[in-house]
Amino acid sequence: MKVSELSDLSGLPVQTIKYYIREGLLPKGAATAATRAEYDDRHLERLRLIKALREVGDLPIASVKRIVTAVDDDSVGLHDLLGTVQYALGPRTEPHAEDSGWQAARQDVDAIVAELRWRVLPDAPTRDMLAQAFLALRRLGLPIVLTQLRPYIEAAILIAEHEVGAVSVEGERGKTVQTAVATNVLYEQVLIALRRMAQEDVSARRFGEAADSGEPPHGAGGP
Amino acid sequence: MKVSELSDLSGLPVQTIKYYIREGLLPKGAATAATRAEYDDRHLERLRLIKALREVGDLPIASVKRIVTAVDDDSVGLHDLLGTVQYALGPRTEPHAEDSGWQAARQDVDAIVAELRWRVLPDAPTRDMLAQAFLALRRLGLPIVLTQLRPYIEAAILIAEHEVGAVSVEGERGKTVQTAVATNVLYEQVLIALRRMAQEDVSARRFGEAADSGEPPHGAGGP
DNA sequence: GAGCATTGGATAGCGATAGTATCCAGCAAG
DNA sequence: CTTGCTGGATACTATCGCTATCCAATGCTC
Repeated sequence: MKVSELSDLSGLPVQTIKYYIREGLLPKGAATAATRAEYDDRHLERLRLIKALREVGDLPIASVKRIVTAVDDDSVGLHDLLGTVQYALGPRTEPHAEDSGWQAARQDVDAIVAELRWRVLPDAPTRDMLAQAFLALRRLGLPIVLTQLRPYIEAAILIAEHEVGAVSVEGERGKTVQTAVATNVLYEQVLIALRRMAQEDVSARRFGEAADSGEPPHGAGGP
Repeated sequence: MKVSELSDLSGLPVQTIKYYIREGLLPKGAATAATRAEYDDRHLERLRLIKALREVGDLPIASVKRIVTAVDDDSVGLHDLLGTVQYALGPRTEPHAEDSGWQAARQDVDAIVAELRWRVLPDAPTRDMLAQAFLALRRLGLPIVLTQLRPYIEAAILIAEHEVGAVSVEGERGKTVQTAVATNVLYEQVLIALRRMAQEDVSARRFGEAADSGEPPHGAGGP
């Protein structure tokens, strides 16, 4: 297919597609002449993945590139791919290690991981991410108690087990891998949205007086 | 205290503090002369909150502003504050409603919320957020099954109940409110980090190095 | 096979975001 | 009285993620 068709089918401007090719997110089309190239379904699928990672996952271009590079690399196994994705998602703001409070927070994290006997690499970005949150909470005068943390840990385990269990290793690698990436990034958004909704619900029952005690208004739908 | 002290204590450059004041994130110091102003602990605390929301929550300045404005407004109750925070967090990428697939995704979301009898406002941004994820999943050929969703819903409820239960309504409003905001934004990061860690753990056990059969991962791991 | 639209490839520009840097003048304390 | 730190204003910068423009070579239509 032509680039204009690719554009129509993906919903992305031709210029953006060109940009993605320049950035190495999308392979070039098969050149049929100096000013002509042929694109196929793989391009379209890749474009859809990029779109999902950008629009839903809100990943920067550089992160998307790292992910698709790993997806395309047949020598990368499923578990390593997960690692790549998590590095790409990483903590958006890098911590600076000279901070004394940082060291403490990071040690708290390491202690928790050790106690849970989780197989998490020592330099996994998730450790930094968690430590950063701990540090911020401490600085705000909200110390982390393990009992406070328990429900989060249980929820995390519940979900992770479900997710990894849902990955089917059958079929061709490309499909499996794309599914794994999408699950990781998109269901994270699903989880976040559901948590916020549940929060609103529980909060409404507890503090909300404005909402009538009856059912949520049915007909009041709309934007 | 002087602005330079505030800078030292908060770890933010003086120029950045000035910038935050310009943007309305931080109130001006009490002017003692034309070129002198006095800052107090409230300024420091606010700065720490801003820092946490920016660095951990990764919120744009405009969102932080909306949040602190609500925090400062005594007429805003706890539940409404939550709403403000959720609007500020919102879906980063706005959906365009003309898409036909969007309508369907959004209806799926509304149906789920209705079935769960959750008290979520009809125009809550979380609905759009979830619909966006649904739409992206569908476009990638990964339809959403309710059984797939169950663990997420259960986890969300588990966490939300724990969180809202932890909010103490006693004490002065300022503290309560700051705690509520911090809980919302920072523990979201905690949850995300924990989920990713748990994923790595489960994945390591399943696909990790000690792989027995199937495809041995070619150690070309992280970046 | 003439003519017009479309492409690939390259380069330049743009708008938003989040700060930095500079300048100026008024104080403040030694 | 001098030194150096403010507050306030304005200007500049860097990064990101696209857009826009240009050009020459095609392809497609008639």
